[in-house]
Amino acid sequence: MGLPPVYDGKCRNLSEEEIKAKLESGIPWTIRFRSEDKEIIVNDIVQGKVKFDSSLIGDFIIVKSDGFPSYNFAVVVDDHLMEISHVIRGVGHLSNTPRQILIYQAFDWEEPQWAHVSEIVGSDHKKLSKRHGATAITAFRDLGYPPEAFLNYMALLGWSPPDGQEFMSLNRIIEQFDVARCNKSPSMFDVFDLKKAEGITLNELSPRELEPYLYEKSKLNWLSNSHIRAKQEDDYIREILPFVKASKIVPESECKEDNDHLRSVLLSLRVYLDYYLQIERLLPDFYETDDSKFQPDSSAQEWLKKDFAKNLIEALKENLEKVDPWEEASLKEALKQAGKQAGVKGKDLFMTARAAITGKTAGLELPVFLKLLGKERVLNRLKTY
RNA sequence: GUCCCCUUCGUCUAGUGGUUAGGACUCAGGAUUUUCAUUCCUGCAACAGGGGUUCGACUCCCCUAGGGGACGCCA
Repeated sequence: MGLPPVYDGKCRNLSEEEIKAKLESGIPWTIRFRSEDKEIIVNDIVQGKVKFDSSLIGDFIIVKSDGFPSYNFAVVVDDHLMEISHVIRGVGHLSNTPRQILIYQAFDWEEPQWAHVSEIVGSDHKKLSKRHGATAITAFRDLGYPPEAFLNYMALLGWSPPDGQEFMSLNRIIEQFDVARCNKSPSMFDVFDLKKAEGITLNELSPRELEPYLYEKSKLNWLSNSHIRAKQEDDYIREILPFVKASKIVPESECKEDNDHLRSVLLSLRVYLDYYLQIERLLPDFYETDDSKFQPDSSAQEWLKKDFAKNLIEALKENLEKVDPWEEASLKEALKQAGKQAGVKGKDLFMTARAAITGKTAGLELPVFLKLLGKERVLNRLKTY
């Protein structure tokens, strides 16, 4: 009634004889901590000084009827024996702390430094639930977020570095981190579009099924893209290769770190990647080998319908055929030549050529794409018109 | 019910009595890229509400509302 449930002290003051009698009668027993009424102050690095009234805690159990120590008793003994200096945990544990302090005091042991950090909530401001947010971090690994990118994002939830820099290497985070700069307020893990996921339990989805519900423009993606682009080339290749293999788009035999052609393709594409699994959507442009089935998409068709398209395509065939070192510079030159010949220039030239050869209206710089696709396949595609 | 904690742009946050309340992501617009992306520039956008204290409150105190957590022989 108006008070939290507290042990009523029924057996607090039993005499030796009474205790003996009860033990002999075989009824189950526990050991409780006898707590005096006093104010307990948790001196917390994050939360500040938080006061508790021990009368609201009462005599709590430290040894259970099965003979095992209760959690609060066990952690204190364990942490003390292991000489733990800092106890850092979620703020949910704050209210356990006074009990633990009572035990430290009873043993006359030195308390560790306490730090209770805020917890993370889902997009609905409720704590991470089954429905969303509680998704295993392995799902993010399997999607191909570089670990340091995910860590970077998580580090920024409830904490910020003194210099305000957000994109940080793992070493930088370690250098800058200080629990004292952690927030008390809960922060939101905001990478899923819950509107899209209406009625879906994200937690039960496989990484691939999860993908459509990720915000494309989340801060996580932005950070991840930055990390991917900042990598050493070799690291990038090594990390993405398993995803390339798994896609089965590139022949197994070509999935080698020292395959120059594959390397060039992957390096050109990396600016587009927020996570490695996305490479699956980009790879077919270069490895879908059957050019006879080549079909420009609808937006590309628009360009191909223009009256100058036919002439231009003929001119392209002619000029690209002659390109000898199949390099970006000479390809660009040939494109211009073809344009001059067909009397087409600027956007009309490049977009139509792009539509004809790539089948799309967006993508890599045209000369780069042509170089990577290779002479034979470019000409093959042009022959389909 | 009782106790504890939280509340700054949509999101992550800076901020510790005097700031045009700053940054980042998103979004909008522009520049560059003869495409998309990138990059760069500009812009939109916040102190939950109400009382105090003070010459002066986002900052300190109280109340309300909302949110979270804890009140086990679970960890």
